[in-house]
Amino acid sequence: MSPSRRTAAKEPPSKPAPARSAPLKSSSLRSSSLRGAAPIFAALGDETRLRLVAVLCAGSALSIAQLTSGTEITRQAVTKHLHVLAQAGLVRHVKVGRERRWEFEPSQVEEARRSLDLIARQWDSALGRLKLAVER
Amino acid sequence: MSPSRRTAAKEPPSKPAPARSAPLKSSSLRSSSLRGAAPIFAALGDETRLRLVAVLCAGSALSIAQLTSGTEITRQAVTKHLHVLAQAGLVRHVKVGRERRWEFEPSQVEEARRSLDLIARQWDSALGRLKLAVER
DNA sequence: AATAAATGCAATTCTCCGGTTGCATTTAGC
DNA sequence: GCTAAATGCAACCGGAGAATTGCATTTATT
Repeated sequence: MSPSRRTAAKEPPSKPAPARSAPLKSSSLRSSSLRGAAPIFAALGDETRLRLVAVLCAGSALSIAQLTSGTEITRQAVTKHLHVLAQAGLVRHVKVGRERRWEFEPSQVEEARRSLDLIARQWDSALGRLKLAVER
Repeated sequence: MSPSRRTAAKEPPSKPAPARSAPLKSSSLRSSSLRGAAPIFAALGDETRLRLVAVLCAGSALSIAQLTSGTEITRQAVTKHLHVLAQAGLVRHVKVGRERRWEFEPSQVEEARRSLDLIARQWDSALGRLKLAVER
């Protein structure tokens, strides 16, 4: 039960796909990269988390207490945000004594960067084709 | 009433800022760019919306009906996602007769790209300083 | 003018998320 | 060993967000 909230029915109960021009299949973007980039963007899409990333990518690995001091939110809130970032692969933690130092992990940011580059290139290429078609 | 949910109290009711080392102020990132990038990332942080952007950045301006055909979700869901993207400045719409064509708007993607570049550069510079400090 | 297509608008539902509070647990320092 | 710091864990709460359903509205088309 509970149809997973993202697997839903189409518009009217019966409508055999208008298929007007439907340029939505195989656009060379959803196939290559961009798959799996949404979680990274979602993790970066919060003000507090973006600040945490900004602080951590400055180099030093910091404890939760250090990261909490300077913000207005609770230590547990910071902890949760760090876990979200870790889930997305943007940060990592190392135990050092009784504290846990969190450090930046650059690989997923690179992944997100590639995705945006792909979108930008796709757009530029579309512009180029348009310009070419107009000139003829 | 309702303390705005982001203006909250610190950890214990009274704790005059431990100020252990606190390297969180003025990290040269939160000041320059990266301010206001979170909403863009949040808009891109949804699978469906990212697909919409991927489709639209291929060039052609498409109607809601066109964008809906090919997905599993309802037309109204697509409409809402488009509005979210428009709110973030990632897409735009033009009325053309009785339909409304949605087209990609590249400026905010560039903004997001600059933010990620900033993070990556900050990280590289931190690595460089570390390497230098180790070599001495 | 009538019809059907394309969309807009409003209400509703349900889950997830950001945040807090309270207490338990590990661990450094004396 | 005892104390206090740093963290972990679990429950809870309010609101935002993703999606649906139903109906109204605009606008080509015939």
